[in-house]
Amino acid sequence: MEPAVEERKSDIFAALAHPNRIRIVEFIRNGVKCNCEIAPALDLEQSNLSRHLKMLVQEGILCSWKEGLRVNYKISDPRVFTMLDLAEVVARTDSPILNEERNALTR
Amino acid sequence: MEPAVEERKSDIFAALAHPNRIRIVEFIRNGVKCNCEIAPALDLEQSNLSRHLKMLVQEGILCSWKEGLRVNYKISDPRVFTMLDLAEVVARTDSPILNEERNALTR
DNA sequence: ATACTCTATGAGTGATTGCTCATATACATT
DNA sequence: AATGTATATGAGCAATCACTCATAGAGTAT
Repeated sequence: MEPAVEERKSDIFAALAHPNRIRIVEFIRNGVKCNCEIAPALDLEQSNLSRHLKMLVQEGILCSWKEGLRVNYKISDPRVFTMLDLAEVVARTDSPILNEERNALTR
Repeated sequence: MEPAVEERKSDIFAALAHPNRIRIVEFIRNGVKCNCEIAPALDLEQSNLSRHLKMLVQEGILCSWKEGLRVNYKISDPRVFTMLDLAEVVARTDSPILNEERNALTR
């Protein structure tokens, strides 16, 4: 595997490595949303949201298109949801305590 | 969903949001490895690797146990591999150009 | 053209990250 | 006890990140 692949992969993870970007993606989960709907719903400052959205688009998590003044966003690949769901499961099941128990079993 | 959940999820992604940590996890994919095996294989400085491993353990991606002088590591949840594989697919399929094509279709 | 609305971006800030060197700690061997 | 080996951590540094304020740009409506 050439070095560039790990970077592309880590960039995908980096795009999702912020609670507000997780919230944004979850909010768009059920349909197309525009910037001006997301900001009040998630209580995010306009320019801040704009930059988060830009990052998500650049990494291919979201895709966007203009519609008059608005910019609409939708998820570009539903497999992102699988990643989110897996992260939740992994986050739930793994804790230092469980970790030690697991180690005790495999030692 | 309480706010803490998004943070736990984004922390999982943050743990994988670095090319060297991707390489570490991929390297351990096929079995238990210790610090002193990983460092030369991936050409990582000892203290740097130690910190990366610590982060991966803290987030529950890896679990670790001592064996004499060595510290062994293994993947604590195989679903992490699914996340890695999905990230690769998403990284492959999504590009600004494809993005525009997709937008054109859904507009 | 003017005013209005929505989004993007430059500039500045404080916080965090990734790295390295040096040193400390933990365990093993003699 | 003294030496050697593997890992962890403190300190310091440059780079990046997340955020905010102010402003620019793009489109709409009058």
